[in-house]
Amino acid sequence: MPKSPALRAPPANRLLAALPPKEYQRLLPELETVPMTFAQVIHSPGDTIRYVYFPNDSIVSLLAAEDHHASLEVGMIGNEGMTGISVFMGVNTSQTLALVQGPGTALRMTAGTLRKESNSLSHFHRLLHRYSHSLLTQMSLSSACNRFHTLDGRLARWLLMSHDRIGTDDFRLTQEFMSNMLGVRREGVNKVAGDLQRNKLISYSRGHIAILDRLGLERISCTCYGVIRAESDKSLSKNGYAA
Amino acid sequence: MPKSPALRAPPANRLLAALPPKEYQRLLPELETVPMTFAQVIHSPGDTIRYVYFPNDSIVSLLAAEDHHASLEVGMIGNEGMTGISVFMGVNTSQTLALVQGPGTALRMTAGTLRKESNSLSHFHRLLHRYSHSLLTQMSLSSACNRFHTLDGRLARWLLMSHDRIGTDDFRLTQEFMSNMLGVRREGVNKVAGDLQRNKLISYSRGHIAILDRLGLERISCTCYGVIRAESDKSLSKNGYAA
DNA sequence: CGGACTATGTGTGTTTGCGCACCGATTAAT
DNA sequence: ATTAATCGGTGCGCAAACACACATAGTCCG
Repeated sequence: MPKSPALRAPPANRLLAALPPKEYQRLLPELETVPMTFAQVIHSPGDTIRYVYFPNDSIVSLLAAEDHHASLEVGMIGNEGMTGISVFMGVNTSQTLALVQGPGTALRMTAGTLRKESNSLSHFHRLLHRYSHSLLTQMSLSSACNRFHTLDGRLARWLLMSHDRIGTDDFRLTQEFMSNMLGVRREGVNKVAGDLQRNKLISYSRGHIAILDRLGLERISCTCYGVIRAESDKSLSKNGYAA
Repeated sequence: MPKSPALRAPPANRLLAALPPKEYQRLLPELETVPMTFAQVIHSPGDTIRYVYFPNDSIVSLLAAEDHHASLEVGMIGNEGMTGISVFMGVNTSQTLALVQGPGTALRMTAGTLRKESNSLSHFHRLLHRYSHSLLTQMSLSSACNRFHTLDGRLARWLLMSHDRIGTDDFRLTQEFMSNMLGVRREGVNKVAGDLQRNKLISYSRGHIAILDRLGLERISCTCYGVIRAESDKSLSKNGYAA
């Protein structure tokens, strides 16, 4: 664990400072210093991102916001990083809420300028960018999901995501394994899996599980499932994220 | 919410299938079909990643593994994606455990081949790649942290991360705000913040907080803090991740 | 066929954090 | 200066998930 003290009065964004002088000079005309005020919203879920910010002494928190006042920080961005990495990934929207947690200043650049950086890349490269974005989205959403949602909804979501990917209605799976995935005890999985089986949504026995009623699972699954899947599907289509 | 049924017997990785024929042909010679067996470890935290996998009908789970048998899935990868996105980000290691959750087949490529894709990129582009990796790492670690660690450790971690970025020992911050970040109730924050104050690690009053004993905070903070910070610091140095 | 192993089902008490309700104290606004 | 809003502190009952302990039933293998 690093015991070094926090930097005193960090003068500038370290990400930009890590660039060779030539590249920094190239970007400089595109950068504008702006104040960051406490609780300022940088972008909301679904918004088109107009600017990306490179904090100096300010801090931006990425939040996964739930419906009812419940929120969870999924990322903290200070002078070591930037907001709007999605834009770099070729996607002008984000599922997270970015707001200023610590006031100060930042350098900002228009989203369009940043996107130009990715011109002349191969299709493969751009595809992987979009996939990275969908993975980031999956991580941030499921992070909040694990925090706020009850086990039955989470198990349903997990089964649906597996079902989407495995391509068959029955597959090998123990309660023990699921408990490791969901970060809970086997006994907890036993209880809710039993409920699902009693309601004829799934059936299982000794390490073998079958999806009986997909729509029923979708009904009790949290809404995270739909969002994650939509984001994933979009990342595969070249124009899914057309700006 | 998409009500579409799962694809039946998905023939091949959809990420690769989304490529224009020309690019797919270019990559084809580098791809090798391999079987994926249940519980097979694709890579462990800290390992050098040798291959990246594009699952066909198999599924790979990304796990944040805690010390004592506790683990949590932070990402699920099927035919819509690939393992080892870190390699694409210019980093040959990962903090996550990737293991086969659903058996089947996958196409694989050596890490070296994938890294060649990022040759001839600007420093800026490569720097943003590394930062993306560090953000992914931050998200996956804090996801598990929020699941397994107690509130006092998490609050200490969060204060340290803020302290690192804000550059001063005291800053504006209410318990209400912290509760939103940590995804708990204000009353919960009140309790542990009170403990920290009684132990002279911090002091606060009406929306103003001061870090009194940074080392003390590091002591009670979870180990996540050190890992996240190390990863973040490495992403800034060009050679931090030298292959 | 019989024993070992694995997967599942269940119970009891405990902890953590939630929901709500309320109070006092300080700051900010008119 | 009085009022209103904000911030912090606290108590109580409840629900979810924990840790541990144990019971039962398929499955595998000699």
